Amino acid sequence: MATTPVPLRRDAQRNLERILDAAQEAFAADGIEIGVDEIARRAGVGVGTLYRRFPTKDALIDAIVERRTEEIAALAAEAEATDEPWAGVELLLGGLLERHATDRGFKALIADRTVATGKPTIRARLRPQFARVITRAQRDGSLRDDITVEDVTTLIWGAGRAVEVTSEIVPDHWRRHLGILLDGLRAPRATPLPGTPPTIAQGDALSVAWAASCRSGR
Amino acid sequence: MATTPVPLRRDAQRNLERILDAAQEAFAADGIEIGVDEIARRAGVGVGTLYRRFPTKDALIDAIVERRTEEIAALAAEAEATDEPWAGVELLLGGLLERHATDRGFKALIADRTVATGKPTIRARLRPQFARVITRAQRDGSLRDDITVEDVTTLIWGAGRAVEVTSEIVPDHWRRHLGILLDGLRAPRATPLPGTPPTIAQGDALSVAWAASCRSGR
DNA sequence: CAGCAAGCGGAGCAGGAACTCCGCTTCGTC
DNA sequence: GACGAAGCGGAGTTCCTGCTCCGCTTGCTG
Repeated sequence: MATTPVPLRRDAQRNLERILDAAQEAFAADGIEIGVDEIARRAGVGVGTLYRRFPTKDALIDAIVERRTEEIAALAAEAEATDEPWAGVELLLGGLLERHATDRGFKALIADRTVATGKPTIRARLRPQFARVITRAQRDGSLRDDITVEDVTTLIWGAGRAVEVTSEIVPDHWRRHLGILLDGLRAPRATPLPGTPPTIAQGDALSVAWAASCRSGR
Repeated sequence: MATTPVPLRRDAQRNLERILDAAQEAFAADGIEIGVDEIARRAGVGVGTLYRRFPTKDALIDAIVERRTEEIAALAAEAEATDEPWAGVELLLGGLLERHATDRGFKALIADRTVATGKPTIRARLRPQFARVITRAQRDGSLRDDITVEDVTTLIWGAGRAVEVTSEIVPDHWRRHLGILLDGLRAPRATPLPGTPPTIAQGDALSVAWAASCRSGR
């Protein structure tokens, strides 16, 4: 059964939006470690109000993640639609790393919305799109074909973390980092990789573990 | 002038070693987030005793880092001495990532010993060695020559972070990650990189920033 | 416009982790 | 063996941050 069709009172609705806006800005500017009190202050609201809507800080983060997921989905859609399949790969990876470079909270935000659900729901939303970008470039022969989305995801996670730190000191360094990764991903150059890619189930588990490690990390 | 040539009492010396051993083990097994009380407990010592030797937790971490630096220096020396220069690159990067995969505290430990000194002292110790491994392979023509130690360091930082998380679920995944990185570093395959490598001064600053971000991360 | 449920806010609570303090113990010298 | 300095230990302090509680306020309905 659907829960509570009762709409929020107008002031409550306004405060809810203020909280979401303030949280999104605060996470981007100061990272996910920012305190709940500070978010409430910036929203012009008491912490009590915040906690009535979001029972935990994680729930608030989840809400922001959900909000921003569409932004990444749009990026992926754009990457699916490039003329050259390889350009799609560059666009997707570049777009993700650029966000890491300019948005301090992006790491934790992209991590996943696992807390509320216990399942990697964001991954479920985005993985098919990412997979299409990748397999398109593999069919085209531009992307090495011994890798899967899971391999690329791991690459991005790591690079994102490095980019997050370096971008404060050398803002454009991520472009070089990306360049090296892309060279490692190009097909004509591939040296056989050891082992096998993670399974999809392992990918789910990785996604959850990654999210956890990002969220505990202030 | 040299401070305090006064030697420690025998029991104090024994306790100091116990603390160092316990800390090293605890960091490796449980990560740097482990509490000071727990380290003291495992060392069979009171927290007071620990704090007499190490005025802050960071000082203790620094001491462990210093201890382990030689281990990495040895790895780098081995990498300088391989027959094939490229094998040295593989050995160095592989050795670093493998440690990330098996030692939960390695990230923070390798980060640097910046807190006590305020300067990237570990970097000062290891950078020349790393640079020799790299330039040797570049002269040889096996490693792309448009990169510097700073570029490689960033790559390792990011990969290390990813490896740390994935290795709990897919223990060998780091080998694939490394394989892709190595393909990105091979000379014959290089696509020109944008921008210029970080300067040495920027590299110092990056090292300090990276250390800080690793240490605040529990 | 009256009544009240829904909403508000922020002082305070809880718990976790780094660090301090000080009475007691032990080592090593004379 | 005795004495004092060095060392010990762990209960307690502090600080930080997520979260709760409850008396007051406000928007909505009849």
